[in-house]
Amino acid sequence: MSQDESPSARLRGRPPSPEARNKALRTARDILLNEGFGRLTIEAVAARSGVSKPTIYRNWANAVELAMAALMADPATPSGKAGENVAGSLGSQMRALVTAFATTRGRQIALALASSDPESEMTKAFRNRVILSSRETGRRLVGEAVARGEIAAPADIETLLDMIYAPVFYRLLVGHLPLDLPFADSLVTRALALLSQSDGL
Amino acid sequence: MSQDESPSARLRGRPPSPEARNKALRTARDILLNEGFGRLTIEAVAARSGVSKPTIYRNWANAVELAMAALMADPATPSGKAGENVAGSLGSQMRALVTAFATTRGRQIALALASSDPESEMTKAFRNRVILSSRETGRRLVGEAVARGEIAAPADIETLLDMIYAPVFYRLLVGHLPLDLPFADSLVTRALALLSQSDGL
Amino acid sequence: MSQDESPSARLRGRPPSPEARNKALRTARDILLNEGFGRLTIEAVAARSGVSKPTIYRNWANAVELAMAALMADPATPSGKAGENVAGSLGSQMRALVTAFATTRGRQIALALASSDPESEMTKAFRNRVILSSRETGRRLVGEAVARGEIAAPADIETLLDMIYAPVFYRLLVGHLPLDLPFADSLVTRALALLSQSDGL
Amino acid sequence: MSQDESPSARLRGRPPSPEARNKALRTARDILLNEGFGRLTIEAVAARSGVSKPTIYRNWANAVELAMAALMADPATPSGKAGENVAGSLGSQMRALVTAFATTRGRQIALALASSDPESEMTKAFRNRVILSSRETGRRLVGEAVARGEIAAPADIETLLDMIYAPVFYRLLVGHLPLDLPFADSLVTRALALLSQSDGL
DNA sequence: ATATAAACGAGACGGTACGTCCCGTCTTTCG
DNA sequence: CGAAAGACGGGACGTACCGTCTCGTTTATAT
Repeated sequence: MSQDESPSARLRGRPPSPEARNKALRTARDILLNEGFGRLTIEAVAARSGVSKPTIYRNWANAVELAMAALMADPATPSGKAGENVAGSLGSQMRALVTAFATTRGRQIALALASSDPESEMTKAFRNRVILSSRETGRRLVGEAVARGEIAAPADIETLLDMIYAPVFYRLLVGHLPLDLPFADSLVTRALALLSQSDGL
Repeated sequence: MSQDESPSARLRGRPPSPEARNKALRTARDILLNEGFGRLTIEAVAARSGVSKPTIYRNWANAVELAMAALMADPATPSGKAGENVAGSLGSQMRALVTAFATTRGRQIALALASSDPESEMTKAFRNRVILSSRETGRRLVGEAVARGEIAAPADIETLLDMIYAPVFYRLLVGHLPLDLPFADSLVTRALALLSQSDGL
Repeated sequence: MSQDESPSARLRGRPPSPEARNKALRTARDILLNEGFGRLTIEAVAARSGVSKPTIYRNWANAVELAMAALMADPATPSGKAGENVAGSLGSQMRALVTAFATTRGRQIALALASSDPESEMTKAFRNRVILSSRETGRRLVGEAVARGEIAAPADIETLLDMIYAPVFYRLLVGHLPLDLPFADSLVTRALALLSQSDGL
Repeated sequence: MSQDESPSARLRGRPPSPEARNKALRTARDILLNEGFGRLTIEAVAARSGVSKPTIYRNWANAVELAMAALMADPATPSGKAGENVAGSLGSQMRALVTAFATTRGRQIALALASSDPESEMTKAFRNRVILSSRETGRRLVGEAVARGEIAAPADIETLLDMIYAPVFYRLLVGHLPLDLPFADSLVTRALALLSQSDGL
């Protein structure tokens, strides 16, 4: 039933070339970081990478999806190491997160998300892998702390996670105040206050 | 300097017509709400409004600024009435805010902000009037509560305000979870917990 | 030269399939007659016929040659039956010719010729088999009449043949006047006048 | 009523620039004569002329129409001077015509006609001004000879004109025999034979 | 009244990029 | 080992908007 799907999926014809894909992605990434989201055009990627426009369109539906793919391929999202307690692990994650976002790349990520078709599969993958991954890490860290008996299980974990991770995104995009390490620390302090308080509720 | 500047600055020639301005703004608003941010082009606004392209460019530098102007002209941002206590006033503001943002217009606002040149004067005005106005209202509500002796003055008010208002924007833009009234209530509950706790710290 | 060439000529490997050739030709013919010369692309023929592009390219150098091959394979050029006198045989040939050309296919023939590389072997074959075949038939009919003593041998037979057959092609391509049976008759009348006059000259 | 149409046809807006039109036409003509019809692309004309693609498309619907316009603008079609008798005037016209067509430009004209949409206004203008103009001149020359009493009025003038002018076009396009001065002379001889014979009929 | 001048609509301009089509070639697997 | 399948680089297509620039017209203040 299920095991004959993958192995015998013998593809006829010339297989897609990973080389072309990768050249396009690398070029897109370079443009994104050096010139910004508004300059990332299919035309430019084709011209600089040597990959033809039709081939690019065979792989991604438009420039936004290519941008998201390039940002996803970029190994730069902090994954959050397990620490001995919530304060430590959350703190180090948040500091890494703020550092990662307070760059050109951070703003490009936000722009890509904002410009994307919210229903597209690529957008959903991007959201999960890039925007929400640190939020999920946060959920894991809290879960571990609960398991260790360090804190009680919070009642409305989703709202809590939003309150912790949304401000990073907010400062990045709105730009009313700096996205720096003092802010990260202040955020973690407040997050811990919420967590220690959210017992039975 | 000289006396003919401000008072008698009687301009020669035909004065700018507020009619043209308003027609363009109304058309922009309609396109924004019915077809989305991506379809708001100067060309389309000129064609539908009967206002010529040069006239539009005389008033706004580009399509994004026109969009922001149209969204600012729209009388839909909740201003937050003064209540008898923080819980009540914050609650009613947040419910109004969530209601206002959970619409097509909300998403267009986010898109406009994300696509804008962050240094432009129009962008700054838009930020202050549309994105940050509820945050400022929140600052006022907290200040009043402190004045009433209801709560202690929080140490890191900026981080607190971000934690309260960023999640609305975050859910709107990221779309991972619904932006609804239960969320508004949950958010207010947690905000109050933070406020009641943020004494001297 | 060596004995293994012609007689045993056992070709190694899979032999070229006449099926593929014929499917491509039939599909090309259909496109030519139903959608016109401009829509006859290798891509389209490959897609509809099930014959792959490389196979088509193995048989014909480009779309124009495929078109000419398809038009040549079409059994529709009138061959001109021998009559008892020039008037009769020429008349019936010209009526058949006009009828054959006054169709979609006639126009496609002219387009194919005009678009072709005039030096290509395929073009030369096409010219001889499709465009000039009736002219050659005309030459034979005149020769037979001379042999019968019906008319004298004309001095400048080539110019004469052009004057008789060129107008059909001319009306087809230029389209200034209809290509119909009255025209065929008028043409034959004038041709006979020329022939009866072209004695010693 | 009628006299206020043309003069007061006050055009609003920026007037089309004849400069742009002419630059495009000149460039198209150059490509046509030096590189052939197949290399005349809008892209190439835009690149070489400095006129933008949209402007080219505002003036001509596609490359074929641009080609026809360029060929029409070219002052190279022989107009046929009035001679003292039909033999002379027809002879000099035909010699000029053959000379004019036996060039690169001649073949480009034929190609342009063959590739064009036969219903387009541009195609009709092209036909009348370029392909049929010598035929119309021939009609005039014959008419003048009749008026002078030199020959009788032929019965089927349309067929006659086709027989005289079609062979030039035919040899040009089919290429089976050379398009040279001996051919021109031979053609005129036969034409005169037809004309002198076509009395009452 | 009559200049004078600014803002207006209309619309063409040079540009950039779009997304698509088709070309002719190349690479892989199947019969 | 030829045929089918199908991805590839390349080039041109025709379109959409951009932001700028004449034009001729309209509407106001300043003479």
